[in-house]
Amino acid sequence: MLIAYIKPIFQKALALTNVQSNVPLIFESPKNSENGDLSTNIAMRLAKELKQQPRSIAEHLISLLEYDNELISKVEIAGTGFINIYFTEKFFINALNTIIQSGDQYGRSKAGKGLKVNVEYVSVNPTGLLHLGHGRNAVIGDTVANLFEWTGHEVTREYYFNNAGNQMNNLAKSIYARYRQIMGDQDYPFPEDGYHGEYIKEIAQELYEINADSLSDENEDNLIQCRKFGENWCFGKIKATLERMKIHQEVYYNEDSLYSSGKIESVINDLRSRGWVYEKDGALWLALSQFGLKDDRVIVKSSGEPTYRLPDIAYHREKFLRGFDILVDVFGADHIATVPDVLAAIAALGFDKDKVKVLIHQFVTLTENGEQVKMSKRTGKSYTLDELLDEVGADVVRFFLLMRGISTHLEFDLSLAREQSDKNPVFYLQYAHARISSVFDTARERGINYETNPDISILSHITEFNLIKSIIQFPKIISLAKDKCEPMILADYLRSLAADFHFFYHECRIIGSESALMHARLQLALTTKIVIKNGLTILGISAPERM
RNA sequence: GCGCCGGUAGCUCAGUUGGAUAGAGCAUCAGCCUUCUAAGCUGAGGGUCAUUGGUUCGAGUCCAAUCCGGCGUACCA
Repeated sequence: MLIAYIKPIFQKALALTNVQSNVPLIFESPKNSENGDLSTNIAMRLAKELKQQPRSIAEHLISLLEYDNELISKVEIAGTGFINIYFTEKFFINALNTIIQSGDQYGRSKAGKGLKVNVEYVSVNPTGLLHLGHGRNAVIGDTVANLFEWTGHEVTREYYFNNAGNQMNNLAKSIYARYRQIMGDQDYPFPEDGYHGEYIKEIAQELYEINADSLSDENEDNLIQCRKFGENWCFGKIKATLERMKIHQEVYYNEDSLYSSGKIESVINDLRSRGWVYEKDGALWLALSQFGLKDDRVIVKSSGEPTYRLPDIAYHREKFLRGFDILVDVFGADHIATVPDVLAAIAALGFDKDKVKVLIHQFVTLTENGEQVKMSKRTGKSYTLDELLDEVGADVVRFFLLMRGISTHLEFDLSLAREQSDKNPVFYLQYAHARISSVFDTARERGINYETNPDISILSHITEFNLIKSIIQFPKIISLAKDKCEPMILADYLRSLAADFHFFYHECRIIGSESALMHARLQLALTTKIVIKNGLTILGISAPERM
């Protein structure tokens, strides 16, 4: 909002100097508020090109600025050549008034112009339960999808899965072995690379309760029964867990359909006709080295089966053909190897690979009292997401998984997450929201008629203006978080906004102040409440009225 | 070996296309509730930004090398 006002003024002044330069005009908010509301280093950056002193360039530039004295109080040179801009209280009051007009839609924009975005996340095959790492993937994908929605994109949330192939047979064999063991066949061998989790026993138990001994013959049909039952069981659990995390995906894309609909074949033909594949040792190779990659890779094995790369390529091609303008993939760090291959292949097929945004998040470790938690009694593997949700709830899980940057290793502190107190950062945000609600409850109890459009120009306290300055950043923060696909930016902002509110609340009485001032402050509180609520909604976290 | 991610306060992490005195939470210590929710607020201490060199008006940020940690590196998915 500040930049939108000041930038054209500087551009106009720069034009008057007749300086032709590629140096970008950048404004930033100084860390120290004594250095103004905005600052630009343009004079320093021009100094080299113009071979003049930064300060004299700055001086000249400032003399050419034409601005409204009612909105900007001063523009001055500081340090070695920064130009610092100070806005007036009136400017901020005007800005707040504009925000009030947009009501609870504040923060939404149409910047995306309805571009179609596909966000693919979770994408776990139905062979097991979700654990903490999947949770991070899920929450990042969901929040990024929300960010695209709030910035005016048309978003499809998609889950890509494979219920065919070896891993599913493996699941079937694992279930079957447990089933036989339940039947009393204690020594029935468990497959060597089977799924060892306790949940397999649960599945087998349920299967047994339904079918009793009727599946005892070790034949193809009975294995298929096990597979089907296991798939449904796992998918049911996965979806239920996602539901608890408030995650709803509208498209479940089955990898198998790529084969049955001939899309695998068609991508091979496409690559072949463009000359990017060749045969060697009985296998089909993709000539990735022609795209600057180190090695060529096999896409169809000599056995005739495709490697995992091929369906991945076909799937991405398919997403483009379905008409998406932007593809977002959310992967864990262990999937990184396939990314360059797929992107290169997509480019080879004539699509713009810059439209694919691959978000790779690092791993999550769970700690308790400073020690790593590895084992869980239930699964024998790692804490499941469900167990975590049981313990601390969806709001805490989501926030903890979002409050760190995607590319950094995340330590999930279970002791802190369990803490229902001031130590827990989630409650700090939610408390600010509840506190505002409570002010309005009190107002209602005392029969105060809240004015819908009070005169807010009466506001003058420093904490009031700090809060306003924070509030007007909101759209910029959303847009930044969306551009970088980094939910942490929003989580961080909300924390500092909540802090600004708490400072204000501490310093300024709302109810009990003189009437005009009280109404202005109520309006300020209400606007803050909307921002916190909208911000938490994007993060998928509830904004309680009472705590 | 090669590739990707990371190394910033005791701990967990921010640090906006290179900017002014490197920040937050937790932990530690000292304060603030007869008044709208103390899940709050105020203050203090705490740093070789892994190491070394380079680029420039200016480096936590860019470049190079080295060290440490994580994850990859199949005709497995």
